[in-house]
Amino acid sequence: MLTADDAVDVLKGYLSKNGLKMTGQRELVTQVFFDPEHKEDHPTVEELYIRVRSLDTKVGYATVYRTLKLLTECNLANPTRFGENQTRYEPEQPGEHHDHMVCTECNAIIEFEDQRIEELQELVAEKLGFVLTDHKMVLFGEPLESCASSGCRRPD
Amino acid sequence: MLTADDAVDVLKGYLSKNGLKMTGQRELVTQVFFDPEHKEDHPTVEELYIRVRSLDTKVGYATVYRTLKLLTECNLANPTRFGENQTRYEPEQPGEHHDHMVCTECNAIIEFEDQRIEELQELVAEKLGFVLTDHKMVLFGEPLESCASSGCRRPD
DNA sequence: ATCCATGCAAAGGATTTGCAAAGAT
DNA sequence: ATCTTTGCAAATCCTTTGCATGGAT
Repeated sequence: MLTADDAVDVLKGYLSKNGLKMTGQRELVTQVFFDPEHKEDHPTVEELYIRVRSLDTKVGYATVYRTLKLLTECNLANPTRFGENQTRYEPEQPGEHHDHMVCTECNAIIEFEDQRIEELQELVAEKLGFVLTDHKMVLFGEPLESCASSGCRRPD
Repeated sequence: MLTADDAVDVLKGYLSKNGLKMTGQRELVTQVFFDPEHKEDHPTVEELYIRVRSLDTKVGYATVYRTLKLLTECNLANPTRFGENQTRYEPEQPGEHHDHMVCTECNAIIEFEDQRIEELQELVAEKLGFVLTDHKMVLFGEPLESCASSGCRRPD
């Protein structure tokens, strides 16, 4: 399991390798993004900005955007659209991959992994003449029981 | 196979059922959207607007947006994001479903269908306590042969 | 000392909306 | 006649960028 500190280290490596600099803001954004308390969140830039702001009121919106772009470049963040008009980001665990199920009743985002689907995706890509480099899969569904009683958590 | 005229009929039904009105613009947009010559396209609003404009210079941008929203409501259009900052729409065939493979070299969008994946998606949803109502799956991959020689068609 | 990063505000691009005029039932 | 739709422009939302200042190596 990648801790927030590990993530900061990975970012540091990426930055120095590219002649860029580690800064207090970049570290703070990374720490907040990887905070285990929000592990299952899929925050928007705004949500992350608010969390960062509560720790340092001077950080600008653009810095959060720019840092998230950096984190994406070094595979620490994964941007995804869940049918809304804004990008959500989730912390990446190296070597792990999961897809998402969105509850049509309460918009909760539930993570899952299915190795059989992943394998089939590679096969399909190959049959089409490609080497699979990435994929996005989002399932939408109605909960069998009402959300109140089920595991759905309203993310916003 | 749903023809453009069939689509117009479906739209008419939807409109009258909802106290809305068929208009020349709505019919034109629908015809252009379902034009068999562009069957495999996944046009953006702008691309569609340009095609519509070439037939009737007086149609407004907003009308194309609004018509596409109506078509989506009656399941004649399916909006999807392919990692760009704009929505692409594809004509829907009732009872048919396909997913997409995007070429990372030339951005060609290739359609495919895989029944095994569809089945697994339903199983996964069920196991999570949902009835699958929709899904989006986009694969990204590098072409085994360079695009020039392979089946990739540059869509834009 | 030299570059890079920051914060702000302005710009950008996609999409939506308000409104007066035109159109459909 | 009534209510909807249209086209235009303005507004909105998310995201990116330019620039002067502050910060990291």
